[in-house]
Amino acid sequence: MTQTSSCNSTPLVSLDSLRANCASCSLHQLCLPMGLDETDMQRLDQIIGRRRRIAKDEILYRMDDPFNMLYAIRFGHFKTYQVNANGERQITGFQMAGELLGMDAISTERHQCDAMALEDSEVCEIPFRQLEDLFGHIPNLLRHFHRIMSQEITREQNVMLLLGNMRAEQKFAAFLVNLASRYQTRGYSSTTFQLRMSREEIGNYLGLTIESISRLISKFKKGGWLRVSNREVEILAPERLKAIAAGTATCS
Amino acid sequence: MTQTSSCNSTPLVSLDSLRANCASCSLHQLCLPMGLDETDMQRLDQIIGRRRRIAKDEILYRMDDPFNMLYAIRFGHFKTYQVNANGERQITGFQMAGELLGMDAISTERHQCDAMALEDSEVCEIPFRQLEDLFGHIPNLLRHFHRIMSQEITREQNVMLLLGNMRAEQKFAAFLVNLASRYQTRGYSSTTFQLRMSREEIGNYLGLTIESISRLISKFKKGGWLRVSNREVEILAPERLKAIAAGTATCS
DNA sequence: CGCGCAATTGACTGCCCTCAAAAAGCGTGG
DNA sequence: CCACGCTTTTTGAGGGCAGTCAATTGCGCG
Repeated sequence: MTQTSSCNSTPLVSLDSLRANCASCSLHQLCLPMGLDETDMQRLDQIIGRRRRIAKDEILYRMDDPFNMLYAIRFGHFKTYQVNANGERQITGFQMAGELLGMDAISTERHQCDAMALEDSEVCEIPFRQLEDLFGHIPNLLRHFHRIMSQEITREQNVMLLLGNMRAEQKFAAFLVNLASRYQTRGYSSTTFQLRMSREEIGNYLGLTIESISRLISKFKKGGWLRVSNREVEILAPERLKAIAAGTATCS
Repeated sequence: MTQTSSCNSTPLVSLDSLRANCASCSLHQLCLPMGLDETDMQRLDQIIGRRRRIAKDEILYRMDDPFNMLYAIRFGHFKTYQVNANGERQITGFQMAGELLGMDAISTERHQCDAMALEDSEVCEIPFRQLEDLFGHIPNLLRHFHRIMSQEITREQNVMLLLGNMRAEQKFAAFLVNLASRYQTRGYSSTTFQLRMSREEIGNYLGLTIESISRLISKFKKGGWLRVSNREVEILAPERLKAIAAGTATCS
């Protein structure tokens, strides 16, 4: 919290360390600079404003906030959610390191949802105007940006499939399988990980109640597919979970 | 069907009329060329391959098809749907004139869903490779393309809200209100229009059964908010429907 | 007119929600 | 260390919304 320097005291950290440096970031194979050579990566670094820490439960941006930045998650987890006329919320996604936040705001120049940190997190601020200027000079960057937006469209289509078509146990299995695969991509265990979100948040995301989630966990435990203690999860039968998620098997 | 000319016979129509011409298209204020000046629009015209007719129930592209083109709908309606491991379908959207199809394929270079014409329709083929080349020369085109992709992300988030959070009557009201507003944008009546999709397709899209849709129509009719005869719809109480969609009123 | 398909309506079922209470974590302070 | 209060999670009982199944009606078309 005291890492920023005031005007007349010795800086506790160098200013450079607050600036982004894609080349040295462990996520550059996953994040926006994917596939760029060293010089292009440096040009991208030059426009990336600063790293910003977001404490647990803090809000990165709110619906209707004017849009200036995209945010690349360096570490930590976020949730994005929409709020309807009644103040009810629907979580539209959980985001983790290497993923980009804010793309839904490009169209209207205002954010279309809230983004909240699920734990203490850090993001790189990417000024979108300057990023657009770079697109003209780095075709590879533009191409990868399109892939990222397209991927987000596909991700949301999969959630629509989940919400519209699946029964409760299938939804929950699909949720776990999805998390597992994303942790694997990031070099973490795909069978043992911590849930960063509460039961309530899982339920909201999946269109279920907290009680249903709790009952599903108990059912999966009894079935022997899963071990859960608080937010610590161990997947004991990944293939079985995948089959349940695909709808080719049930719990019974 | 016989509009294309063979090599040694007199063309039935000129080749030019098969080529796109954004400037003379009534949708250019809505579609990809939005905001371009005349010269830029001509450059866009030059890369747009041809217009292609798609008959009712015909498939424009299938999941896993290699991606080469985006498609701009000139007239007609489409549905896009995903197919899961069991062959069950989830309709992810209904698209109409001026909207762009195929953006979900950019990421993997393969289409992620099927697109089927709901009626006899026509699309402009937009070769994506060549469109990318144009982006470097027409910044306004690139900027608008990003707005379109972002809009698609927002649209899907709204469907997630609908599928995850709403009760049946709210879903159906939201569906009607959405259609009405899109027809209004296109200069058609927002209160009287034809449903291009069957009850079954509406139900699939909304995560409901065909019987539920039928009951909802009856309920809305009895309430006096709606007049329906086959696929002909007249919205009698738009404000009431909006209130139901927003969740600030119910049918009872 | 008769056929086939789509839509409507009714009766019943079941999945998941709601309500309620108990149990388990977790931080705070004695 | 335990007691305490607060929040989160678990578990149970019961109800309701939407699904399932089945029969009927309506519509387009040869």
